[in-house]
Amino acid sequence: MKGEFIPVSQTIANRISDMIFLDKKYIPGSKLPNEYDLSAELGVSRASLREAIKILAAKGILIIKRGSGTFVSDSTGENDDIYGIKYLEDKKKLVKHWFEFRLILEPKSARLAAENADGKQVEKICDFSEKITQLIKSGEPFTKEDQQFHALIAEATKNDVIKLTMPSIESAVSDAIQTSSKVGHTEKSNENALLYHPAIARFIKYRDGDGAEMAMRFHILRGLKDLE
Amino acid sequence: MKGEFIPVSQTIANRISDMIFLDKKYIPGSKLPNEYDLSAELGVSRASLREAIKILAAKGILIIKRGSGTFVSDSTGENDDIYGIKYLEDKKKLVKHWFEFRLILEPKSARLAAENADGKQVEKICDFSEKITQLIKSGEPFTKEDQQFHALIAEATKNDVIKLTMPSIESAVSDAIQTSSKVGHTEKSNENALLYHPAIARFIKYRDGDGAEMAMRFHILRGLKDLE
DNA sequence: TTTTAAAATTAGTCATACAACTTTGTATTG
DNA sequence: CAATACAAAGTTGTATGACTAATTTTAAAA
Repeated sequence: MKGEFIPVSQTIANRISDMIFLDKKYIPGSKLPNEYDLSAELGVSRASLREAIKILAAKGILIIKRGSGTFVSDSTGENDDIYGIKYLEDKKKLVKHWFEFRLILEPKSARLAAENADGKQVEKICDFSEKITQLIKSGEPFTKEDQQFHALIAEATKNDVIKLTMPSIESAVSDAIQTSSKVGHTEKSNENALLYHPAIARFIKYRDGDGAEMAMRFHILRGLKDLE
Repeated sequence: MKGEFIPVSQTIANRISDMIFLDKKYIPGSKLPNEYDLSAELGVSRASLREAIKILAAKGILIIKRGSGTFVSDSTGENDDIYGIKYLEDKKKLVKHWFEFRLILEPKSARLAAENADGKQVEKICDFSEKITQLIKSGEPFTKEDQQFHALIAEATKNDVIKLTMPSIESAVSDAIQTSSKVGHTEKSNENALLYHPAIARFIKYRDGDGAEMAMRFHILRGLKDLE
């Protein structure tokens, strides 16, 4: 029987996680004590504490701002790599795989959103759809807002796993697209958004699960097609 | 214009990632140089290198073994937490959400596996199905093998995203189940595996996508039902 | 050949010092 | 009074050195 060894850095990472998610001692957006104080409080060296913080930052739980402090993430997950996925060689294949993945996940998410979204969430989704339309009409970039649109739908599913994973999926897809094709596919992307975002938003608004699933499916299929 | 600051730890983490995934200087399973040598080679302090290693370990790219060395992961992802999902309060709800997520992803994965698996993969899947059957009949635990069974199917989809994410999904589900219910649900779990694993394996073997999707769907639905 | 013990290898931890950046407060200037 | 410039405090970043503890390897002993 081998007694499992757990490094202090990992132990401390777990304790900080517990303080955040269980004890709610630190809430999203709030600032942790500085490294000197926190390491003293936890009874470990600053080096070990820093390793723990790096672990949690890598997981998207903490955000480190040099010179000002370390903060609990608002979980607007910016993580665009897990398991080294983004390093896969064949970028074109990678984009295809990401779209295949989204094609499985997002239409069902749209359906769940149509079934479960509350009033505020419906409103936000519609707002963002319009906001993106405005941005496109004035010729501005809307990648960020597009990601948020999909993230809002994920949140409206009321499924925590979907809600928490979707942002980094969208982020990873964006990254994969950018690294795979130097060419901007803006025009086609504009059409796609203008056509399907309002439709998706409407279906969700009117609680039409079938419609939302279908619209999202077409939206993603179109996105995939436009990449060729 | 704010010049973005990137810590050495992050820079080094990226460089090591590149050495692994781009240069293929270190392949899965191989051992990195020890911390003293590697830090010297990269021209940074050992402390900074260690932080970089912790980042990559947290992402599942490296595996640290005290006293023996640091290794490139075989990507049999053992990660059972991303974004602090496992810390969500309502464990029962969390398990439900994980199953909802699997119910979206895995039936389609089974279909893709049936369509894309090569001969070796089919063989492995069938082998594992039998292996699990044997384990159950001799009353031994099979959690690990169950996870591998699902991971093998994910691999057979030939979709890198599914392949790389599935192991930690299975791992997270296991963890969520364990923390939510103290009671062992072994008997029901045994029946479920004995009934559906061979069916899924057969459908994949005979390239029946519809059958594989359906069998997997029932398998997961049954798993969800057995938890109540 | 097997067992045992010592040595080498390697990651883990701590303590300290200083550097670089951000924020805040204060004084100077127009 | 407002705006700017500068100084000070607060905070994370980096480097170094020393020591601890787990593991593997080697060599000696049985």
